[in-house]
Amino acid sequence: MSDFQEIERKWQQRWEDAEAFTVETDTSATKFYNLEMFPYPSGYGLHMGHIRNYAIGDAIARYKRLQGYNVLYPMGWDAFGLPAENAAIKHDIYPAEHTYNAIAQLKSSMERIGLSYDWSREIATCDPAYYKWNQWLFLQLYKNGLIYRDTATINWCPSCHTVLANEQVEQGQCWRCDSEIEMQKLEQWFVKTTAYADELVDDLEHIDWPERIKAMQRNWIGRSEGTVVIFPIVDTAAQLDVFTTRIDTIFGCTYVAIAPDHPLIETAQEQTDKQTAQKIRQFAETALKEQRFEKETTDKQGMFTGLYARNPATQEAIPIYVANFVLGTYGSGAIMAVPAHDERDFAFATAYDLPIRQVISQEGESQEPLQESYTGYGTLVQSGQFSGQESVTAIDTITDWLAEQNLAYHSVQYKLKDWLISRQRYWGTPIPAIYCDRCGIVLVPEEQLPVELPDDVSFTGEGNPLETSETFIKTTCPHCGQSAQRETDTMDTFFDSSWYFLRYCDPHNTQQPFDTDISNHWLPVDQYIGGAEHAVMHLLYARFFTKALRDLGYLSFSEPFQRLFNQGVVHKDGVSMSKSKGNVISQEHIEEQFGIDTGRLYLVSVASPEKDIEWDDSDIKGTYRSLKKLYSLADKPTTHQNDDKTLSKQHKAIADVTEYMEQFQLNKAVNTVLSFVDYLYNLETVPLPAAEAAALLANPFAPHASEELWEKLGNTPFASLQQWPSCLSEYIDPTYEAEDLFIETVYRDIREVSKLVQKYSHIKIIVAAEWRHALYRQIVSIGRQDDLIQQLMAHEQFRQHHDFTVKAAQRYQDNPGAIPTTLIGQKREQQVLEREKARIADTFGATVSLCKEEDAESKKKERAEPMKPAIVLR
RNA sequence: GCAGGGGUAGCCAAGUGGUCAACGGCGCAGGGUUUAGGACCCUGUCUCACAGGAGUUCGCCGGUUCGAAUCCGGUCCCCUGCACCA
Repeated sequence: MSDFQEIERKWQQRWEDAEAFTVETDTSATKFYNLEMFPYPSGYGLHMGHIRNYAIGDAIARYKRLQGYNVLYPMGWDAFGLPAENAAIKHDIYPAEHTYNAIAQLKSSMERIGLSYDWSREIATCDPAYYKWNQWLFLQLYKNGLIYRDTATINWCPSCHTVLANEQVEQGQCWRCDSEIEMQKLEQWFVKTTAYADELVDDLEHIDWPERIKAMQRNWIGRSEGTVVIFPIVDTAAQLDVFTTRIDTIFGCTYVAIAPDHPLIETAQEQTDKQTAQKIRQFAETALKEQRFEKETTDKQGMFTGLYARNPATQEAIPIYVANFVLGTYGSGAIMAVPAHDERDFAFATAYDLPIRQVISQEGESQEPLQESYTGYGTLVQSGQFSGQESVTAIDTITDWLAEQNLAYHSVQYKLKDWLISRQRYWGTPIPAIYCDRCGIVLVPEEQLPVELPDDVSFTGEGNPLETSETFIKTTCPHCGQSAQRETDTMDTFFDSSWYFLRYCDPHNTQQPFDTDISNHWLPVDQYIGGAEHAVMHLLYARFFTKALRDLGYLSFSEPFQRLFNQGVVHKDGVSMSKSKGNVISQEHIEEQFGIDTGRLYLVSVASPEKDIEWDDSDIKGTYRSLKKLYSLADKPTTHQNDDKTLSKQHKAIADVTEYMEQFQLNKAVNTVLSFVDYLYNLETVPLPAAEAAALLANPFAPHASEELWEKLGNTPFASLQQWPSCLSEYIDPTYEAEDLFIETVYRDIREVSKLVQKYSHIKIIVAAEWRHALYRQIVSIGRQDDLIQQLMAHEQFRQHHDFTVKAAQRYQDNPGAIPTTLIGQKREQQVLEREKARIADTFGATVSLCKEEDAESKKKERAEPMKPAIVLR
């Protein structure tokens, strides 16, 4: 055990004993809800990928806590799921036992990282006290029509022995085990996510999420606006509805195509001779299979149905084809084909010798015959009374024209399908339903909840284990009291995770899943952290739940996660770190070698948190050195007097770290802290206030070292519960009597300086030479130019040492509201200098003399020596 | 195809109009210290120059600007997600 490891254990124990991070709901405090996606307790130890994730979340929580926010930072377990059940089958251990063992292990690992969770709010979804409320919510959603039972063609995973939601099928394969999905027709439970399709798309505008995730959700929901056109079928009373986004091309529609499972195929078979009907049926069946089992038809094929439709715009009779690439699951399962203006239709028309009629032209006149399709917009040609119109506007005018004849209407289509939540497995929340021979499907009354998972089941690997439990299945109908059977399907575990963030706010409530007022106080989550793999699963379902619960009156907000962050993955040897790939660096290894703080620092500092990183054994040694310096600050001689340079370094570090934290640039924040530590480490004697500031600045990233240093410097624990160090104006004691305050920090903090000048007029403020031009720039930009500039210009040194650009000044003058972007250049050509000199003089009415710095002092030397005060304001 | 994100020195990686020859880390080189090995500390690390300094760089080509890694247009390449979506 390394020394560091010993120190770390000590502080972890002290935090726990003191319940340092327990938080109370306090509606008068400013809240911050910081949340990491709760993990599935797998039973494996943590590796660097996990630790990076937690280190990032903890850094944010600690930072906000130090800033005085009332921080809710809970942790719990997404404890239901297949692996536990598979372990039961394989190793003859009950899923509950397996899961609770894994939770104990994971929790202890987390504690050894020093994460500042409020463990009093811990939850596990496999706890009946939790899943009772899954069932309760199920009932509420059911009552309000948001859960229903339906027969549908669904995705079946033969390896997991269960159905899956669309979101859990990736390229035709199971998201967990990569088995090929089979299609089956079954009666199942669905959640009506489509009821909120519009809002789920629109509200993406209002949340601070990575563009990538938003794009994925938009794409998944797949909203598409267009027109449904009605094609009457020739010689029958039937009609064919077709959805299109390009109604402007309707005059060029020379055939229509329907999906292989379209109901019109039956009509077609009735209308024709036996042989043809047989052929059509065969074609449709083959095509349908192809659609279900293959990703994409390689070969676009079709067959004439014998039916004709009347193009409502041209009144022509056009053939109806059945085609293998038309999907029954989207739109109305039929397309209007415009070969001249759609690539696929063009190829199809060419292959089947169908007419190609140009109706849009870029030149404004017809160019037939076309060599290829043109899919853009342009001017309509050969389009009756609409010829000459721009196709973009024709989308509306043609829709209106057809709508007047009841042949079209505006329509919105979605790719999103309702969420199938039935699972034919044991280790999940039992769906609270009962099948009664007399009453049909009856839901379990609220007062009988929870429906608990039984123990008397056998895990054979065949079928749903719940079906083996006599005690579970046999029940009585709540309606008629006759014997009845329980539903043996359980809920998709994503149901559990769709509202867990609400439970944390009020985790021990036995009367309801959560208290409305308390949830409204804490939510939405201010910072949510997790992997991008949940983009269209958990993140979509949780948004749906929030909106649904809002409309049921339980919540008064619409989005659960205001800000979302996706951390990058940790790679080793080019692939992501994972147990199954055998390339993990374990938590234990890092703890023993360097202490966990080193690991945390390294993982947070090595790159921007959203980027993937490549683990490098030798990289971490650099971080280890830095951490040692931090620890060793406690052993250096200290002084109570802070010197000007250190003070200025300190303020700059505080300002920078704060800014970086706000921008979620944790890597830069860490690097700033470490270089400040490095600076202090190189001093003979360390000013106490500076060392204390360093201890606090390091707290979010290396909390153990922070506490240790803080205590050794003579303070009372805990550093973790102190006030974040403030910079400049707040920091300075109004009675501060030092002669000069040396300010380097003004670069980023000129606003602070102005405040300071106003507040403490007795303090002389000195600006370092290197920063003067930046100061000048910022002064101009905040509109305090008049007095400050005058003072600056009055100062001999200021005038002498700098060359000015004047564009900025001029722009500022032309447009006083604008922020000038410009100022000084050191290597200016002489004539430019002269021009600028004149401008400056003009603009500010000051005399400017420009000198090149001919003196021999090298740049290096200048940097090595403490900077000389250059300007005195007041 | 649609959508999102990238291309910076040997490697990783900061850097969104002037404090940029470009933070930091790794690697490499020299020195110190210690040493069984290692670990640690300092210095250097685009090119030329003893140095002051000079030259040439941020995928490629153009443009805007007094000034571009940074802004604009074009182009090449890479990654990620969705993909028969009418």
